Amino acid sequence: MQIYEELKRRGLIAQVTDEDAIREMVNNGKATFYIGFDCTADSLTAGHFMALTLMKRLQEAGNKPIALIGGGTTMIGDPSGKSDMRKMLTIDDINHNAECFKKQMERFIDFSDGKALLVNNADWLLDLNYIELLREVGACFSVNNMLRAECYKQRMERGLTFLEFNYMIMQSYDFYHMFKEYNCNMEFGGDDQWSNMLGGTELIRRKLGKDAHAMTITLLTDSQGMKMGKTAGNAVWLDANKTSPYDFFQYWRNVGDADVIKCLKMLTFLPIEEIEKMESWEGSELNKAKEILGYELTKLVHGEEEANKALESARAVFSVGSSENMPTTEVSEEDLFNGKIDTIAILVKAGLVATRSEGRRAIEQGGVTINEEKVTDIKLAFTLDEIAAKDFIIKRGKKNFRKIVVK
RNA sequence: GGAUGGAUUCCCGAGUGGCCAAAGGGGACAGACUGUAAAUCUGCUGCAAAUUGCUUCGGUGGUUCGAAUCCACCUCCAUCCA
Repeated sequence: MQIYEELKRRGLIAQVTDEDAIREMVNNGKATFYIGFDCTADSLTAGHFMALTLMKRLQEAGNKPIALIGGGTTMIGDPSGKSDMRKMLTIDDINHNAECFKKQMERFIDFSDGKALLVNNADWLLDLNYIELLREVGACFSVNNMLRAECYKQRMERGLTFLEFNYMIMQSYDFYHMFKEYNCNMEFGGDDQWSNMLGGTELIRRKLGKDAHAMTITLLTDSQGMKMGKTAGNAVWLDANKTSPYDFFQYWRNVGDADVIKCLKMLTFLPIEEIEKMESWEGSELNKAKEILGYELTKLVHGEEEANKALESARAVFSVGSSENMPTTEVSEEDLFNGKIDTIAILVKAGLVATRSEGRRAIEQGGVTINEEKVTDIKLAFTLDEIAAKDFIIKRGKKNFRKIVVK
């Protein structure tokens, strides 16, 4: 099966400018394509991850990827599909984030021997001269069309600043620039980027009289239509310090029944045939598919060793097994109050709750257990010796737990 | 620049002098049921040394025994006019 067909079968393709031309290009390894990443945080997220896997798939099929870090565009902030303006980031933050992105990307994409490029649009956008830019590309954009763009719809009601309005022009300029400099003939991006991407192909056509292509990736949403890769507004990060491999594993382990197969198809590198077999699985059998999903993705992002650990500690808590690889929190003399540490303090220290009030509530509602025994007394406290005596596993809810050890 | 309407807790949104840590909904979290799923029901949702205390209703000052609520100034947003 050829790559384009595979992408389609996996449900990855949302919109394309010219299907025949694109199929021809990517199937024959003739595409030089780019995907842009705005560095709004210091780690990539699960959302970016899908774009990276797409890059990898296309690279393996002989196409040349260019990862574009948006050091320049991040200065503006993409309003597409967003209901509010982004917080402005400082140049230092942006540079720092760009560095972080770079490191993470290198783990997924092979940048050796010119097989892929990594560029930063700060290198050309930051030096643009306003009047020159307006004269060069400004005439190629129709404000009427821009205002009609789907991605601004929400903002037309709540307000759109001129700053953000220019984002489309910057992104289009990127494509134009890369088309000229790197023979980049295709742009990929999330489906919310469609309007911005068309801006680029249009600009290239007008300025250079050449055809460039754009293709969008289906946004990964759950069965409720919510964007996946987020929990309570927080992203699922690829950085192990921001989202531990175990939590990362658990996020995917816990997706809804209706979403497992889709995730397997879109995110993993398991053979599509194998995944399609799982589609016939029913009910609790799907639990297996979820475990596979969690394992595969953790392996891709954090490596096999971490994936094994995560899998094992999950099994340890939910069924039987060793507690060896559980996420652990250390307590020491400093945590003691009158010679003891109370349950609430342990919860807070372990990061299982954010505040003592939350911890108190958790206990009151019967949501806390220590070594499988429900905690009923809010004031229950331990000495260090009591904690050190045996395995000390504290759980909040069914899925959150830590092993506590004495330093 | 002018006129009008706004800014309330994670989000939406009620509240126009004390009964307000602030209705209702959504989301999140916890319990029951399950399969670490969904749906449903219940609880819960500012912080803490917790039958009490402290801090919150865009900001700063003021009036008052008492302010989310009244006054002044400021900041930001939307709509219309230019």
